[in-house]
Amino acid sequence: MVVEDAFPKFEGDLRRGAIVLAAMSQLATAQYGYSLRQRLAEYGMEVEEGTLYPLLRRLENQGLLSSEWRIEDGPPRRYYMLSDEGRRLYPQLVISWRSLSAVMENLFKEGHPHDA
Amino acid sequence: MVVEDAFPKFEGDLRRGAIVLAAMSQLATAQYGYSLRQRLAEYGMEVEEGTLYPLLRRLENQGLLSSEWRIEDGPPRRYYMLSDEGRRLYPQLVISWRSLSAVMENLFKEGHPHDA
DNA sequence: CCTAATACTGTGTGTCACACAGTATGTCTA
DNA sequence: TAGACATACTGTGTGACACACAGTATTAGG
Repeated sequence: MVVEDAFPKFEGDLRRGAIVLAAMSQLATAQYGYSLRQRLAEYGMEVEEGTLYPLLRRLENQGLLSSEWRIEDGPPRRYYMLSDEGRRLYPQLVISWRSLSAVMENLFKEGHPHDA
Repeated sequence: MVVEDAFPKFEGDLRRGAIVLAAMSQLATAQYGYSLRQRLAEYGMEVEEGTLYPLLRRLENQGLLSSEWRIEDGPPRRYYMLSDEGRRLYPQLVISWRSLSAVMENLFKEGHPHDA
């Protein structure tokens, strides 16, 4: 089964795990879903609505975000931001991410090991 | 629903997308599953057997790897390596990975607007 | 022999990104 | 004032996949 162009699929998979961290990175200050989505897109991290909204609800369920409805001008919007737990976890995940990056770079380099 | 310690879960999710790329990075030369797993572990990328073996079969199905049984000393082993298609795709995925890394670093930086 | 390490196969489960669809409000403009 | 379009959120279904768990067979060492 030779896939016509597997690239988009694998590229998507790469981004997958990073989405949670990307969202958290912008939620030190409160954002609502739509604005967060636009913000991430500006940085080159495009996320579908059907991905981002459930993600935010999930993270709130897991205690990493808190949210509240706010009525300003325009429609009511649900604002999300990091909870205490989220603020605690976020820097650890950043460290994990960087550690993973370092591992990957080593793997790229060492496609053929020097041998001991 | 406050999760006791969500960290391992999220850390795992981060690694998830990278596993395919990690495996491919070491398959420029033929490896069998078990040796590949040990090799990745040495670099700090630990993958369960139940993850790696199906992954290799899947990548072969998708045309990115080819494999053959070899009988040497010891039990027969299935050796995997990048196919032509895999060799073509791999560098593109490395570029994608690095691009993603760059995006993430930007997000980390700009998450806490040190005030305008 | 007996154990442990090696090496692979197979099944089941839970999670999650995304597709797709739907609802409702706000804004612009002709 | 009506229509189109952007905004903003909710909900369901599906497919992919990492991992848990279990099983099989071979090999090496004491």
